Amino acid sequence: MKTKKVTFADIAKYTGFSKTTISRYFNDPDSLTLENQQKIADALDALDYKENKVGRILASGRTEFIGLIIPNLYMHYYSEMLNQILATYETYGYKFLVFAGNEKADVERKYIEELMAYNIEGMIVLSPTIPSDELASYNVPVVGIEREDRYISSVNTDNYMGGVQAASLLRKSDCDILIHVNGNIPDTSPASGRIKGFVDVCEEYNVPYELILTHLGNTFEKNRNKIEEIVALLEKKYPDKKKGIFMPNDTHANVLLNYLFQKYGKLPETYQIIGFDNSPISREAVIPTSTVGQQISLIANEAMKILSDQMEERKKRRPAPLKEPVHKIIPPILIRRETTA
Amino acid sequence: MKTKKVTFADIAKYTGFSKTTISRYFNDPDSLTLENQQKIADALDALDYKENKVGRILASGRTEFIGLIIPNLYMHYYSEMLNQILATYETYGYKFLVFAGNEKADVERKYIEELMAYNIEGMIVLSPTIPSDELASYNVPVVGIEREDRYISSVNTDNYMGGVQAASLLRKSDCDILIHVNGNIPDTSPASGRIKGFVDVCEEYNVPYELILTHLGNTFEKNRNKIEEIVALLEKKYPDKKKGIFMPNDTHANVLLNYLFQKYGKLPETYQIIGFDNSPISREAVIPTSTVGQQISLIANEAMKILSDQMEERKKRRPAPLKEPVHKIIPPILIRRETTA
DNA sequence: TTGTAAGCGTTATCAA
DNA sequence: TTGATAACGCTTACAA
Repeated sequence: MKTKKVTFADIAKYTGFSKTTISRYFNDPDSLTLENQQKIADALDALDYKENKVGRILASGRTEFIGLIIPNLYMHYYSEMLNQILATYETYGYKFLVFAGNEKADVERKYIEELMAYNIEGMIVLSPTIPSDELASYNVPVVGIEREDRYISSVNTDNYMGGVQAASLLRKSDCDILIHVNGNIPDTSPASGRIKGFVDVCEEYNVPYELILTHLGNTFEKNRNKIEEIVALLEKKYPDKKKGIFMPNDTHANVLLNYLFQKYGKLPETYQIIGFDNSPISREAVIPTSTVGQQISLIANEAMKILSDQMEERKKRRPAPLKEPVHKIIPPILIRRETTA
Repeated sequence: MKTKKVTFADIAKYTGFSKTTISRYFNDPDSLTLENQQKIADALDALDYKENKVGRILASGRTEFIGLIIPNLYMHYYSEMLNQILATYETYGYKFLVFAGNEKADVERKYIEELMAYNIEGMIVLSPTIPSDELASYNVPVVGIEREDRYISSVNTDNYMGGVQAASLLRKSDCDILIHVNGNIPDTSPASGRIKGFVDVCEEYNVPYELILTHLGNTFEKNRNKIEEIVALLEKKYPDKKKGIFMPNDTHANVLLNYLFQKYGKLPETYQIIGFDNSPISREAVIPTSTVGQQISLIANEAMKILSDQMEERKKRRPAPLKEPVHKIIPPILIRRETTA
């Protein structure tokens, strides 16, 4: 522990070369003779050299750091996305500085300031809190995922198609009335497309439908109560009709399913349920639940590809600054399981 | 974007002070006159200075980085722990470089090498893959959580007490036979204490018991099949007995519960179930499931406290190297819900 | 209370 | 193919 770290200077002294040559051994080995490469390699071994990237960063400006801003990790969707993003390390080699802001804008801002102080090369933002024009103003490549993205590049699921898929499946399951439960989503959020897709299908085929746009709450207990209310409402309004319900995500679909199961000991014939995301809970539920699946691995990889392109561009002599943000849309995949016919 | 970044040199020139004084403004402002503090503050504003920590790291050696090695984020336990660890940023200010190694030792090693190249100040390791003596050899403070910890500091749940709590609850629920399902856990893993606690209670009170120690598989489908087998076995062996089953975690408890619910439309009187962790799934299950709860937030905070102490110690002039690793044990909290009497 | 000057460990530029 | 020298942005003795 007391032994000072070995530096290029030490290796230079040991081998008789200059520091420059040692640096070249790492960055452009072919510019050295094979013989000298070997000499240096031996010296590294003998001295037990460990690289120090801080010096490199200072001299070159390349940190290979990406900042990652996530709302939270309670929702399985986010942890799965994080998992997939972290996994790109093996392809791209970028390291991730991860932060969960829990929707507090000022905390997120403070953290982003810190990230900038470490010279991160790019940012991936899942959190909806900070508007995209502000994110863009940091002058670092940014990719947003499933959030407002007017002034930044982004990768999103084709939410409109998701709404269409869900409504179509419920319609074909011979439902008398289609219901879509969702939050009060702003028009700027990609998720709002889901509502539109759902409505368009219902209107095209003249299927009766109802939108229940209300915040379901942030805890299980609140979700549960809200969903009880909704079921009570629906059973009063449409007592003998076959109800097809499109829930905003698999977690909420599961709460609904479990509630019905407890009430009736099974999923009654008069209910069909479809969720969103294809989270593990949808497979592991008491009845495997149909869902509109997001291709999380694909989304993560596309986000890294876009970000990586933009980061590479900046390293060039005369970087051509991006004129327009890039927006990539990933189709959802309908997963039919046992809660729809 | 073309504008070069503002440095201490620029501020020094602008204000007429030296770089040293500027540095002092940030690190020890009280050593300047109030008047001069104000002058510099104004200059920072006027020039729109953004701090650059890379220079600071190079000069001082303090990165404020902690490396975090996680097995995966599929398991809710890990994402919840990650969430709590990230949240300590607001208390301690350390930034986290996160890596999910998916149990591949060589990939994990490669990543740790990289972390060391960035001069991380400490490491938190949840992953069981790399033995603690190897982790200790990196000469950086390390805290392990729920993993083998002979040569490193650690924070663990009191697994023995967890086993005792589970067995006691099942016993008091008038079960005729107690069953504990778990993997083939090495003795060095803290989780092995659970088995011991369970067995000790059964023997003390002369309650018949059975251990089913077998790997349940890594996918839902495999879990499900294995658990079907186990149920078949138990119903053959103990047809009319009241069976109290202690599952290795809440996910598996939920698979069991759902299987029984599908088979019988309810949880039969002859079954009692208790899980481990207190993951969200235990509350959100078709029947809220009893569980031995891990105090994840507390564990995360204790881990950071131990790590932070050791990191601070190293910054001192003559650091007193830690003689013995510190091991902190956190009691579990028994959560009684509806799957036990 | 403030300044001078020497680092920290690399990479970049120019010259040989 | 190699080397000398100057950055990179900040901290830290030591001196004033």
